[in-house]
Order: sequence, then structure tokens, then C-alpha cells
Amino acid sequence: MKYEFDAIEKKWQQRWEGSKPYAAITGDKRPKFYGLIEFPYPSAAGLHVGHPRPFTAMDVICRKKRMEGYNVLFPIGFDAFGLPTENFAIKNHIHPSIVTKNNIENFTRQLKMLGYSFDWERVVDTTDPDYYKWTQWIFLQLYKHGLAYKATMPVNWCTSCKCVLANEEVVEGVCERCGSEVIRKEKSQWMLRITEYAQRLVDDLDALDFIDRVKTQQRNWIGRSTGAQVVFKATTGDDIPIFTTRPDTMFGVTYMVLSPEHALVHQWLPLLENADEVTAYQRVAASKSDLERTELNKDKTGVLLRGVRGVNPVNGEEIPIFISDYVLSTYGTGAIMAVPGHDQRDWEFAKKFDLPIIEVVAGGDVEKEAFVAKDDTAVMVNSGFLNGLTVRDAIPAMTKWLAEQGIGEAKVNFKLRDWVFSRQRYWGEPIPMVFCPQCGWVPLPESELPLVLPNVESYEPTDDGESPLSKMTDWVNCDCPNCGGPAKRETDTMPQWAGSSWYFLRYMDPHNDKEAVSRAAEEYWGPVDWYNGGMEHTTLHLLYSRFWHKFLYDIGVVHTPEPYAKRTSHGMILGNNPHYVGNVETEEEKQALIEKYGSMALRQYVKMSKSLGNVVNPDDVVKAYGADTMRLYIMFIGDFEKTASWSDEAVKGSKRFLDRCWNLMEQAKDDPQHSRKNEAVIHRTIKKVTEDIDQLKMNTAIAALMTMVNEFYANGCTKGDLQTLILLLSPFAPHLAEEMWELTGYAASTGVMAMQHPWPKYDEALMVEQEKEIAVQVGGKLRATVVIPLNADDETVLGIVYANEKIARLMEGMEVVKTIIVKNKLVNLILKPKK
RNA sequence: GCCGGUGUGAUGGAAUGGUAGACGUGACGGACUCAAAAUCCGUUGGGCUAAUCCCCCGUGUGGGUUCGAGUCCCACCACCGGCACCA
Repeated sequence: MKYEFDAIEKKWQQRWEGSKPYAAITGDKRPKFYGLIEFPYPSAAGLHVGHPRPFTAMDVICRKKRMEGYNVLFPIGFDAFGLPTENFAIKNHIHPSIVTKNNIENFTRQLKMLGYSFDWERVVDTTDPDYYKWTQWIFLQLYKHGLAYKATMPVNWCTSCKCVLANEEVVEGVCERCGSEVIRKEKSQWMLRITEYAQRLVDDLDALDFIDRVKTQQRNWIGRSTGAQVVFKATTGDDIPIFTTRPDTMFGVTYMVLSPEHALVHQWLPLLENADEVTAYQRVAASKSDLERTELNKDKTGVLLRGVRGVNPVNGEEIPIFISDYVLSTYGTGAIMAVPGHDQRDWEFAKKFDLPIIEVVAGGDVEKEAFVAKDDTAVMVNSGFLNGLTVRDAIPAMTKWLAEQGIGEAKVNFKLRDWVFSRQRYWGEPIPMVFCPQCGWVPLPESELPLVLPNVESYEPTDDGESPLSKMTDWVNCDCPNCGGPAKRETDTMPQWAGSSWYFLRYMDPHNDKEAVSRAAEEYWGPVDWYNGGMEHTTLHLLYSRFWHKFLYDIGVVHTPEPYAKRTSHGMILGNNPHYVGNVETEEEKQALIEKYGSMALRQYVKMSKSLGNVVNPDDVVKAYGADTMRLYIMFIGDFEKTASWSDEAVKGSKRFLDRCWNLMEQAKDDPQHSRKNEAVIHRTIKKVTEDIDQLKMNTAIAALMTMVNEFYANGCTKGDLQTLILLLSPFAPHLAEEMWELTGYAASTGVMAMQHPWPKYDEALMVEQEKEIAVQVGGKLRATVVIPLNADDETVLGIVYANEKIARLMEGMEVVKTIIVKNKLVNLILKPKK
């Protein structure tokens, strides 16, 4: 009988559709397990092979958890608002809602084709008004708690998307989505005060079971630094607050720098002798794009403010004030004290403008370079009352002195900025706010939610930076909810990240029309036990959703301060590089490729992309080999956390393995017990598979199953052996497992599907053979192997070792100085010549 | 510059300080077949060799610790990722 994967997979998918064995039951008495994957963005291209990797892994985990007796919530949904859909709609003249509907249908078909054990009754779609009603509701709560505000400020503007971007969406000065140049533009935007939560977002990472690189990246991004805020005076009498991490170096301050946008610069302009020079510099600085601003190793530029000076509060000395764009208006106070002796940037600036450099920490040569001490035990010099103290002691001493003088205090600063939350695009959640000339910004009453996105004729973005919705005058003009007078709606929409910031909560209670999620459902399911997703979301979705969850915790919607107990991440799937030098024979061709493609030509595997034509479509793989082979291969491909390379050839190996499993049915003896010969390998494999799945080491779990099957072929097997194999295989290849389970008769006799059978248990005592081959080393080098009885005592082992012909030969004329015996593993003999 | 990570056969990748290369792909040899595919069995790190006997070498490089190092320590090289004029 042949393994007809096509028919088998259809058959079982239909059965699951009917009997719904994957439904999660809120409130059930079994222990709960909430496994979460990042819901996909339903693009027109459909699933690519990057999706099945995390999806299959979590499916395997969830299937195993069910067999272990857990009540499992494994949901799926669609993050369907966003630019690609809108752009596709513009190009093809189809309404985004139609595009979305079609794409979701296609994704659903593909996901079902792969046999995932999602609870399909809980599907969430972020573009559904019943869903985004609650996204809008959360926004209103943020607004009511002072965490949403409208502000005019320079924002990142993507020249291609014609839309503002959050800082998190700008990567190396370009738009993370389309790669176009990002410029700074002065715009009035809705902002979310994520900075209010910066401290908690850092602190609470400690207790979470997140992989380290996620924690590190979030900490990097939030960028906490501790120091002091100090008020310097200007000769005009104005206060100039600055932030420094090194208050100990204040005696080394020889000038100050303000950012070009600093408010005091505007205020002082009439007093300045060189006002023209100053305004010219401001103009240049303002016109720079993010890319230009962050260019490496660029020269320090700046302008001295002539007519105003600063005063160093520790010694009363007057110092010059400059403006320079190396000081950022958005960090700290937008002004710094400059200590050129001990800060590289200040040093470069001082050299360029010929400013004095004072050494205040001993140990370097400040004329040659800034001395930035690596440890804090260096000693203070030229620093008045700090002289002789170590840096470690000088920092608190100075901080204390500043506080006593009333001119400074300890302060923590963050790199994290508030979240720019509005987008000048159509396909997003409308922001439920109204602007009234009398009352200002007024939130829509909750009773009017959802504020439904209206149908418009054209969703083209506009060059003037207004949302397409602004042209919908019928919709825009409304009554003020406060005074009833004429008012206008906000026409910007929410960013892509809004809907995904809380979707995992909606899965817990997806059909609730009274609340975002009921407290009871949330208390039962929350927090998510295991969340797997891409590293690219670490400082986007993952950070945003932690912020929203903390806010929801503060207002009593959820019962834990963190949404996800555990976070893991998968590596990317790479495809064949068509321009790889290894693909050609001659030197000339190789040189030509290197010339044309540079370093890319040297890489055998690269990111899959349409332009390279190396994209693998899961539909094709399933058609050729079946879903179970696809699932198995994507799990076997390599270390889950690392990037892996797709190989059409290697897929066959997974298919071959499933064929071998299937073909075992013909030769299995009709005996429900394990065969004696296979007992040990079976128990070892149960242990290995059980532990490896929990650690996401799917590749080695599958390798162990392959080893076991190889043993079955070598030893013969019983139906009992086979049934254990089926159970262990069922999370990976569920369709094949169910069919084999039925055919081997277990289901017929008990009415239980493989997936409903308890997960096999192993017995340590049965795991080992009665005989063991161990290594014999002489002086640490392997010289022979011998077979010993399991757990033999040292004397017996040495007897066997000495009886070995080769060892005996090596021992001729030698005496044993030392023997090292590792039980059931190895013997190491240290020899020296006999006298 | 700072912070992480990685480096193992032709190839994807395995190895709680204890027989390096599990498992898979590819290649080679054999069985079955008129033949091919599929399947099954075997071989497959390099050198030396008549030999699947010995011996030597071998996990990016150079040192070290240890009876024993892919694994631990020190220094370096290469690649990948994150942050970056953040005071």
C-alpha cells in the first residue's frame, strides 16, 4: 500500500473541521497553555516558506501539550491593516477591504492546507470594526490618562510612503518598509507617551523568560543612562539645564553646546553679534535628512554664540556657548556641558575650535586624545574638593554637592522617544478624536465606537501630507461631542502596530461585544505562556505591545503587568543565490560575478526575494510532497534560532523518512507490546523527543526519530513499537500519524485519535542496553573500544581492558601511573616506561 | 566605537569537559529491474597504505588549563545582527 499523502491529508483535515478537536475551552479545569505566534500580514503573495517555520514549531509544541493533558489555546488571526494592501488597492483599483478579504481567504486555505491545529473559532481580523472598535477604545483610554497627546514636532517622513514613521520604523536613516529616504518634517502628530513606561519596560525584562538577545536589544533601544541634571547660568541670567552622566568631571568643563533648535537660541537671537551666522547654521541643520545626520565620522561643525556666555557653577568661570548639531534637541535637555578632556566628541570639537582642554581624571594624555577611563577607579585631579577621590566616589560626591547647592539632582535619561502614532494613509483604524474650534481636541464618546472607516473614492496619499480621508468632507465635518458646534474629525489613521498591540488579548474572548476582553477570560488565559516571533519586531511590535499591556494593567483590564511569559525567536529561511560564484565553472565567470555582484556573489544562500527568483512557495512543496513532509522538513532544516538554507534536494529526505515510517506497517508483527530488541531505543527516543520539543530543538528530535526507524528496519518491529513511533511523530506529521493510527487498529479498538492519546512516557531503567561499548584511551588518545556489561565495577572493566589485544601491546614494558574511569563511558590509562 | 552571536566534511547540520562529524542531502559501490525511477544494503574528513590493519593530522588562528578541549580561559582573525554624535 502506497503512502497517498494527498488523500490522507484531505481526509483528516475534513475530519478536524467537523469534530473541532482543537477548540480551546475557557475555564476548563485542565492546566492551560497559551501558545502564540505572530499573526501574519495577509499579503497578496500568500504564505512564503518563512511562515511555516515558526507556525509549525508552535503547532508541534501545542499538539504535544494537548497530549500531555493541557487545555491549549493556539489561535490565529490577521494583521490586515497596512500599506502594502493599500498600495495594491491603488495599483489595481480594488477597494482595500476587498483585497484584504481575498488575501485572508487565501491565507486561510494555505494555513489549513498545512494542518495547523489553530482554534478557527477565534480568528481575529484587525480590520473588522468589531475588532478595531476596541483598538479605538484603548486609544481613548490612553488619551483620558494623558498618554495620548497631539504635538507639533519634527518627525520622520518617508518620501515614498508619503507618511510619518515612528523612530522604530526608521532603520539606518531609511524607511524600514520601502527603503526610501526619510527626511525630517515639522508636523502635528498624535503621540503616545511610551517614555512614561521606559523605566518599567527595562526593569520588568529581568523577570521574563525572553531569549537574551531580545532583552539586550530592548535595553539598547530604551537606552537608560543615569547621571545628573545640572542648571548652568548664562550671562543673560537665563537657566541652561544640562544632562550629564559624568558630574564628576564638571571642573573640566571648558564650553557648552546647545542644539541648533534649542529655545534659548531663538530667545537670544537679538542679543547676538553674529545672529546671521547662527540662523544660517540653524537652517542647514534643519534641512539635513536622518541619513545625513547619522553619517559616520563626520566633521564637527558649529557656531559660537557671540554676546552670551555660560557660567560653570562649580567654579564660577565664564565659558563660551556654541550651537552644534552633534547635540540632539530630542535627548536630555538639548544642551550639554563639554568636557573635552574626557569625552571623544567634545575633544574633537575643542580641537577644531581651539578650545582649552583640562585634565580632571588622571591616567591619560588629554592633549593626544580624550581619556575615557575604562574602570571607575581612576583618580580626580584639578577638581577642587573632588581631588584625590576615585571616579566612583566623585560621582555621588558631586551629585550630593549639586543638590545641596540647589542647582542639580540625580537624573535618569532614556533614548526611547514617544511613539508617533498617526499616519497620513487610508487603510488604518480611524483615530476617534474630533477637533472643535471652541473646545479643542475632544474624544469621541465610547458609545459612538466603532468609528467606522468610510469608503472613499481614492486612497492615494497626498503630497501635502494630509490623509486621503481629509477629502471626505461629509465624514470629516461633524458635531462636537462636547458643545455640539461644528467640528472636524481627525483624518490621520493609526499605524500598522496599533491592532497588533493587543490582539493576543482578543483571542481569549473574541466574540465579546461588551468589552475588549472579559476579566474572567483574561484571568484564565493570561499571560501568554510562550510567544514566538521574529527578531525584527523586538523594538517594534514586541515593545509596543508590552507598553499597551502595562497600561491596560494599570487601568485594571488585565491582571499581569507583562503580556508574555516567554519569548523565543526563529531564524530566517534563506534561498539559493543565483549569482553565487560556486555555480559557475571557469575563473573568468567567477571574476565576472564577483565584479558584478560584489560580496553577494560569495554567499551561497541569501534572503529570498522576487527579484532573485529564489522564492519557495509552500503550495508547490505541499503539492509535490504533502503537508507533513513540508512540516517535517522545515523543522529538520537546522537550529531553530539560526538562519537556515532551503534545499529542494533535502526536502526529499523528509519525504523518504515518512515513506519509511509508512512502509513499516507492512512488516510490523501483530503484537501490542514493544519488542525486546527495540525497547531501549524506544525509551531513549521518547526521552529525547520529549525534551527536545520543549527546547525547540526540533531538528535533533526528528533525527532521533529517524534513528529509531532505522533501528526498526534493522531489528524488525511490532505494532506496539509502531504505535509509540506514531505518537511521537504525530505533532510533526499529524495527518500521516492519524492515518497510521487508524490502520494499525488502535483507533478502531478505542475510538481515540492519536492526537487524543496521552503522550508516551519513558522509563530510564529501560533506556540502556545491557552491554555498553566504551572508549579506551591511553594518555588521552583513543586506542580501542571494548564492550562491558552495563554498570560493571572498575575491577571488571579494567580486566576487560587489559585483556584487549591492542591495549596489551601498548602496555608492554610500561607501568600504569593512573587510571581514570568514567562509568559506562571510558577508561583512560596513563602509562610510563618501567624502570 | 559599544553590545550580542557565529566559525565543524562536498553540503545542511549533531555532540551534559569523555569514542568529533549523530541525522539528512549529495557522491560512489552493490541488490532488484529488459531498462529507468522508486526501494533495500553498504562505503563516504584528510594523509600514509595492498589493506575497511597500524600510525599521523583534523572543529577560524595562536597560546593556556586538564588524564582528556569543538566545548573552559587568554589573545587575535573573519563573518552576521543590534545600537550608535544619546552627553
